[in-house]
Amino acid sequence: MKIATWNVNSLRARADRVEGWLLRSGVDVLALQETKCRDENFPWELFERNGYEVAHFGVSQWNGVAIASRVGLEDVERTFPDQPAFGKGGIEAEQEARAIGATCNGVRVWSIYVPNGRALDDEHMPYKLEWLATLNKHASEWLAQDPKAQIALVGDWNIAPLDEDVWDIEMFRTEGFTHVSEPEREAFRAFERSGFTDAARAYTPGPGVYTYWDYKQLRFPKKEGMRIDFVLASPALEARVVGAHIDREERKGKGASDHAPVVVELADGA
DNA sequence: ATGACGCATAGCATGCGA
Repeated sequence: MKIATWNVNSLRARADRVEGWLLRSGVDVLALQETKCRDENFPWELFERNGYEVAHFGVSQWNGVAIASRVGLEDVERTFPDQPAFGKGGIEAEQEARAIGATCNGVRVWSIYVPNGRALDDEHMPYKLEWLATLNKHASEWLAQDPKAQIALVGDWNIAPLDEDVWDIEMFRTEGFTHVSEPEREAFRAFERSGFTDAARAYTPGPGVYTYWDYKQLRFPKKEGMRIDFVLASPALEARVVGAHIDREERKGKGASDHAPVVVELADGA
């Protein structure tokens, strides 16, 4: 069984590429982020005509997450419990479409799009950290209730956990960029302390291994990227991991997303 | 070559991304 995660940066703009990759890659479960559409505009038939069930959560042109599966799609949940909402300057907080969960062949999959902190001193940064802390609280509770639970927290985490996960850590530090700050990295490590493992890391060792390259400034051809998309696996799921890769071919050419898909292969099991 | 940002909107400028 293969599980993949991919921030597509608009599903409608990339429908042909996503369909082609879905067929070529042979993944059983595909978690998507940044569909950038509401349910009314979602290309349901793209998945259905290829044998995938699909669940989507999208409320505007921003964010949007989905899970497609050809091995079952049950108990769909939109937003995790107590998911923080972003409210600004007295405006009522809005619940954003950043998390959808479903059970696929015994694996509880969460497709997540972690908020962008924007800047270290921006009010989106505490929102990002609170969002992560709340998800981790629940994830650790799910494992406490069932230590054998097969849980995959997959998506665009908007954090580069290690120095080698960005092309120039000195520049990031000097400029005070987000994604590499200590509070963000600490929020990521908290998931590891809860028992979750970056399932792809061992099969895709760095340095210089990335999942995202900015459209600007020739970042892709210059191999200047960031590793920010992850499959975090619970212990029982991690025990089934037999391979992983980042499909950087999909970043090439006209009409590519700025993120590449991350694929994790699981042994039959349990 | 992979090549100098791209996507959304009831749009023609602006917000967002990381």
